[in-house]
Amino acid sequence: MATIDDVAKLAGVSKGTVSSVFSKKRPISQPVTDRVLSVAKELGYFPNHIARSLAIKKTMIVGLKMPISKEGSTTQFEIQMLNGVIKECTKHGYRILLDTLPEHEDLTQFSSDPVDGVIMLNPRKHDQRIERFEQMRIPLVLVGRPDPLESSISYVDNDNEQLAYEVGSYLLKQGHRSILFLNASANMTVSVDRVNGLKKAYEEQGIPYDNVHVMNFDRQQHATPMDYGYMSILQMHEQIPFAAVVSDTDRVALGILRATRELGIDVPKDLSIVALSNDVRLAEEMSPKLTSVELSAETLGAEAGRILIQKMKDPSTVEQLIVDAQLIVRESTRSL
Amino acid sequence: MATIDDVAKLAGVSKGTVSSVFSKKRPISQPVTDRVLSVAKELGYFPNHIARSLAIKKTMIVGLKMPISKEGSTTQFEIQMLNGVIKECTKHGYRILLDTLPEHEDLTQFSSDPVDGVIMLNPRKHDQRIERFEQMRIPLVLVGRPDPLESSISYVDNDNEQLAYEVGSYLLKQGHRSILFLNASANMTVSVDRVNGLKKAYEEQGIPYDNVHVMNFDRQQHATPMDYGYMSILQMHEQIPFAAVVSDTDRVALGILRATRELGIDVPKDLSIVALSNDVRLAEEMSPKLTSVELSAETLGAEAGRILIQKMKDPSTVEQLIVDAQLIVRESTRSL
DNA sequence: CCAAATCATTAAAGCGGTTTAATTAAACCG
DNA sequence: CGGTTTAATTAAACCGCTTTAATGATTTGG
Repeated sequence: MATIDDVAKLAGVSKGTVSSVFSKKRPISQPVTDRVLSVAKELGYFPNHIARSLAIKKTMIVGLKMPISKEGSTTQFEIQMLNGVIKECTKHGYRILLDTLPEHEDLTQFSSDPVDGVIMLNPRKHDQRIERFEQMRIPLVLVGRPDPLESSISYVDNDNEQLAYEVGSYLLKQGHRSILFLNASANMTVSVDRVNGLKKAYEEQGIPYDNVHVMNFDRQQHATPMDYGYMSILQMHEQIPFAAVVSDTDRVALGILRATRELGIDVPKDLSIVALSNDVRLAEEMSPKLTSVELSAETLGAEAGRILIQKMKDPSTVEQLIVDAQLIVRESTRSL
Repeated sequence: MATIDDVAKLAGVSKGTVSSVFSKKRPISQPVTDRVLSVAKELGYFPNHIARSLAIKKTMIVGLKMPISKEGSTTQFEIQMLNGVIKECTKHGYRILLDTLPEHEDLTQFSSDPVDGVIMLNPRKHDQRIERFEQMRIPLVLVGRPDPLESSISYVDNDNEQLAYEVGSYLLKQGHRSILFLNASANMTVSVDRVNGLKKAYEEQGIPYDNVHVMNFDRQQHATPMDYGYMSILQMHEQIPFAAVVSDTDRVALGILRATRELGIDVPKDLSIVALSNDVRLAEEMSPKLTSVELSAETLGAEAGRILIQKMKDPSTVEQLIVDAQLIVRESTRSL
């Protein structure tokens, strides 16, 4: 690759001049500009992004820390989130550096990243990385609440407790008492939040919580989310009574529906299903159309991007945003 | 941020020594190593990735050029592909720089990228960028055939013509003559390839091709792929006779199924459906389970990653790989 | 017509690392 | 003990760009 020196030499100017021609930060006379440009084209010269970044301390790249388990692939939630981040960042000229390693393998614990800011998914409890970014003065926005909650850290999140509370209240109002809850993995904070929300709904209506059976997704047992839904129904429908099931995602609901068809269970006559959805379109395409809570993963991503971009402009920015979810009643639930 | 100079000064050594302590490329005595490390921790020093990249001419980052239309979001194909790329690259310590701008807005036409190699989706005819990367000596692997075909360019691709040919042959053997083909967008080369393959199947079996009706996805008309499937069936089932439909993707098939349910058409008794799938799991979860051709988008991505990594080691590497697809007969087709 | 102001250009000093060649210190050996 | 290796460390050059301060050249205006 030709460098700025080559161009400068051949064009008979200083490299400062060549730099100015490309960056247009300083006026250069027309004849000189033309000469430089033609020499550059001749040599196939392109400014080196890395050298430039080093000099101006800016890369126009946003880091996205989105751990993906070795075997598993990205979830629908992550995809939607990513989409939101991409759209928002691209709009402002930023690109995304994907970082899918789990925290403990994170290479960046040994070196800083070539990014102007970072969006980090699902921070863990007392996440070491958060203070590291703080220390390095790299603008950071979390997707998911930091734990412990810290008023100086920007984040976006759903209110998972509230969301489960709404679902619970809705089902209880419809007369459902025995609920099967196919929750997310046990080790996720979102799972805990949801259970709390559901409990709250029961307490508020003065109904004993005993009849709620909570299961957790477990990669060991269930190959896919759909499997999770399918197997759970097959397994539980003989063991315990339930007239409603709350599903982790819409893919899980797909499996639930398969099981009901095989068992001759009619939805929603015999069984009501509510999904905590992250793919509205899929929910609308099932039959019956799925009553679901839209998690707005894309909005979450876009808002994280927006806040980060603002923070990169003004590092003092702090914003903590709860994106609220909405229960959309479709065809898979009915009142008892 | 503390720099290597700060550490060197405070530890009373040269920066070359500090560099060696971190890179371990040269032995440094234990006492010195300890002193440097403790000073580094004290100052919160992390080697600067950009400066390092500039010096060693290596970033351990792979660029992924994956244009996404402004309104539309990533397709399932792209997601799967991305997944494959991520897995393969992560395995070898590379990270992904996502670049979703359409070709004509590509920023990199004005500056080189901080990447060691590039994977580029869906190259256009006579794609300017290909020679630019060549010129810059940046290893490049395409996903999708270059046009014109060039023996020096590495790429991975499906054989879309072959694939459509197989689907056509299969349907014809099952006795199907009138086929509705819900193809991809008209402007995609894959659409053309598929039609050619289908035609070939007809010709080979000496059956007139007149009874094949080809439609194309069009963002203007169809909000979602599912809409495309749904609307097309509603619209065409009165106008022309067909006992089989070939669907662009499994999401389109979802829409087709919705239409058949509404119209009281039984699948596969009254109508056979074959999908060109990029999400096997979805295909298996529908009812009836979808007969489909697995496009192996993830394999495509992983192979592209593998070839690129090899090419970054040995720039003389050239590999052109056709990932073959497989027709999996499930429940949505039957013999007439 | 000369001093002042304006404009285009340049030389050199960064940006924060790596690496080569030279230097010093320590170890070895007959 | 002097000479030779070997090991550890350093000074300085370099990676390719930006930017500041200085320098000439040109224009302006009183």
